[in-house]
Amino acid sequence: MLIATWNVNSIRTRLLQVEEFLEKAKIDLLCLQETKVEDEIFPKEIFENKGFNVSFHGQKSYNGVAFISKEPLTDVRFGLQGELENSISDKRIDDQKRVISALVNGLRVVNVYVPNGSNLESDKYKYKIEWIKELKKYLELQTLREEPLCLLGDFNIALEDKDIHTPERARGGIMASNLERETLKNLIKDIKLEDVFRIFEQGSYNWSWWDYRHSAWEKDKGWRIDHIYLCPQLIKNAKSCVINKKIRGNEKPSDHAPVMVDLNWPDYEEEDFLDFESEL
DNA sequence: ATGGCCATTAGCAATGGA
Repeated sequence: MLIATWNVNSIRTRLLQVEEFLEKAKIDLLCLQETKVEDEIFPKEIFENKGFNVSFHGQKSYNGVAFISKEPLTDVRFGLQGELENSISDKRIDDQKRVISALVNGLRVVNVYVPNGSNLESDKYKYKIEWIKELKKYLELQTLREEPLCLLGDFNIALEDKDIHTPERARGGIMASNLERETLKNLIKDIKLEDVFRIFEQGSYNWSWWDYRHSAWEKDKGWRIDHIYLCPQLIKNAKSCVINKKIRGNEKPSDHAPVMVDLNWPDYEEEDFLDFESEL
């Protein structure tokens, strides 16, 4: 099963690129961020007419997340409120449409668009930190259901210096400050998740986002801020995880490239099968 | 170069993104 996450920076502007990506990369489940469109006018027919199932949680101009899936999407949950059932500390935190979750092939996929935070002095930065803490509470409730968990999306945080083209300039600033790094790392540790990209690739110069400005793409000056996290059970079944850098070179590209993980799923008994074979 | 790009908006200037 091939799962991809992609911040498209407007689904309507990127519509043809999304269609082409789905087809050429043979994606089973595409998780989108920054769709920037209200639910009433989400272009769902384009995908449904090709046999895909579509779920979305959007708003005008900003934010917005969506699933496009070959397999049915069930038990779809919208926003942090969808899991917290009124336990959310401040309901305004959910005004921005940044979370959608669904069961696909028995897999729980939580698709998030973490706030950017603007700068360290901004109220938006406080919101970013609080939002990640609420996401952790949400995931703590989610894990009670004992579904195999995949958390993915645009996290707007580079976890390590090697995830930034020029760390000595960026360190301490937005997307690279200690507080936001530690807040996200704390979530990952406590929910027992793992950054699957780093299972396969340890090196720097693996970016998922390149600024539109300063010819960042041409100079290959990017950041790795789009992540796929898996629970231990799914980590065992990961076959590969790659960033589809080519997509960033499209005409009129999004500033993000898709990240893709290939899972032995739902055929996850392969390990047992290999054990059986070795006994022969 | 902490300005230089891109997307959106009852829209031609302002705001947000990262």
